[in-house]
Amino acid sequence: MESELACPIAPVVDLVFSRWTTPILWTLNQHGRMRFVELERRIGTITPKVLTQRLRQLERDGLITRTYHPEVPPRVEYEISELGRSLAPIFHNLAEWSKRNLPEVEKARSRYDR
Amino acid sequence: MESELACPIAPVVDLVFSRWTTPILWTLNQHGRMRFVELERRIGTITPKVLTQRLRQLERDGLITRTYHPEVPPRVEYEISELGRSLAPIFHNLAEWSKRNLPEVEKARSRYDR
DNA sequence: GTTAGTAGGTACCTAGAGGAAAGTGACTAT
DNA sequence: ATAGTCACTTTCCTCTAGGTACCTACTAAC
Repeated sequence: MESELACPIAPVVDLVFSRWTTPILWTLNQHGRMRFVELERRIGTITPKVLTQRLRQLERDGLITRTYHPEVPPRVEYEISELGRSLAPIFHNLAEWSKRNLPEVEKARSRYDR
Repeated sequence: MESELACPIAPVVDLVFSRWTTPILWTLNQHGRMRFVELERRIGTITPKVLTQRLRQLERDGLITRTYHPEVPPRVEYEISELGRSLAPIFHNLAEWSKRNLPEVEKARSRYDR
């Protein structure tokens, strides 16, 4: 994609901020190691198919690790990797920005809509 | 969306990191005030229709400002707002993370694909 | 008179992401 | 025998973001 030409952070945005990846990473970073269903329940509206897709992608990118326990019923645990954990400061900054500036965005919107 | 339940940064992600908004904000932050066509050319592959849509959205959210000069041919200038400029540190962090960790991601991918 | 340039608007269309629902395999508990 | 658990997988379907292509008004310049 040529948008990378104009924007050096496009690749990392694709990695971290595409649909569903942010809540997954956030949840794993916040609450630690977790099983598939627990993740599913915490995120709430995600379907198992999409959750699997995103988890595979995040595992391939090295941002999370997957541990399979061959039991019955099977148990799989997901955990944020060291690489994934290195995103924590960025998440923190975003949360800070959000707290500080989202009200401004709301005000701008109602100003614009008038 | 209930993903906001699990993830407090989901709203700001929607705002700043949805498709095309990142390169637009980045470019305006990097190169200052700019006309429509210049933005179009710098980003490269965006179509005017979508560029207009994204610019309207960013203006509504208060992240950029639009100045219309009623001349012929018309001249419109876009500029990042103070609110938008407050995202600069986050962009910087992302660029840093990218420089430091994208190679790791690449390595993880080839490891996974084997 | 026709071409070029600007900042879009409009109508149409398509690809692909994502949702819904059901199935799978292996075992366990009742 | 039946139901339930887990971690998916598969099939089908929908929906919409985004792309293509064309149109607009206005004037200067060639």
